[in-house]
Amino acid sequence: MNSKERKKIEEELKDLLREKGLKITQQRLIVLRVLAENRGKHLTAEEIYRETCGILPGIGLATVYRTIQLLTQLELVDRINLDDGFVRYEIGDLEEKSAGHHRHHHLICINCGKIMPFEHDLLDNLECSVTDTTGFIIRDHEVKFYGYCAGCAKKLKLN
Amino acid sequence: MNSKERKKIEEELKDLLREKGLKITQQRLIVLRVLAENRGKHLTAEEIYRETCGILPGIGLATVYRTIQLLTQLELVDRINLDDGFVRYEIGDLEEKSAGHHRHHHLICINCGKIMPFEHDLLDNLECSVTDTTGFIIRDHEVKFYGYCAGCAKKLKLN
DNA sequence: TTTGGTGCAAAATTTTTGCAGGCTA
DNA sequence: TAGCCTGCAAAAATTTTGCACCAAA
Repeated sequence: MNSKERKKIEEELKDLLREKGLKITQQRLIVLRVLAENRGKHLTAEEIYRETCGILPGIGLATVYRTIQLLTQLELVDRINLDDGFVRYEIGDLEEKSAGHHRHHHLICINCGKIMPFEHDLLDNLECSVTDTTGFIIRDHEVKFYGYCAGCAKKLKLN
Repeated sequence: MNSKERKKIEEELKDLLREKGLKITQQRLIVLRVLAENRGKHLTAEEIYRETCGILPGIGLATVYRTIQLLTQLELVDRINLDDGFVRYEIGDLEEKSAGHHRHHHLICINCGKIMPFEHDLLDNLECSVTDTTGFIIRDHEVKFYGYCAGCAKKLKLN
């Protein structure tokens, strides 16, 4: 994420905080910045904490937890669970959001652990079809595919 | 799940245990039975423990955890994470498995909390398309749709 | 009899909460 | 200044592990 995008999401956070009568604090800006600088890395709470410590030594782990929770509620950050025992967090995409899409999806390599995002139009069809057959109105989704990434598939001669 | 199906999955477990030189114990059969009797209920470890206590008082929580882990490894049980802070477990479907499908998907109502399973062919198309474009070879998947079930949608006049 | 399994309790992990003091608006 | 926010430490909650005893094969 470049500095212009970072600035934009920072303004977004400030606006949201003001709107709700909450305070703009160093800690909140720093946690957001760490997530912005690590887009696509899927950090755990502990990892976010370690990063923020480098910027603001003395910040408390509890504050990090509280801030992550807040950012998730404000829909600036997505919570991801890769079933490896850790809850992970990733900054949302403003473009994606304004285009009406919700969170993107993940390909998780069960050999090397690499996590790749992907977007797909076919999912829209799937959603329509689900609503048609069940009457269920979809607001958000989470899709995870577990398997072998192209590199590992080649190495393991799976194709 | 009827008694014939329960018997079948119990035999499946016994075969798998023998195959691996593991022992067939009361505890293992009981945990499997509890999961079989609560198909579609998505029980937490604690809930499974409470149920097993009714059948075999004195069973240890640690044993329940160890057994769930074993059953998951044997692919008789699926682990589900609904992001509500609990890891849940559900018995797998032998038919589904032998038909080459992997675990099914969940519609989660964000109003009443109801969880509905669904199967869909469109997902196969999606998988093929993902593999074609990225080279990622899919072995398993997990799909969750969050939204409003038909009942809640009606009540809330969302449609 | 041998080996793996169980129950218990303690430990390890991750996350939340209470509270006194500090900072934002 | 008023009230929200923070850091710290303790507590909670969930899951794992060590160990002595027990049970299946």
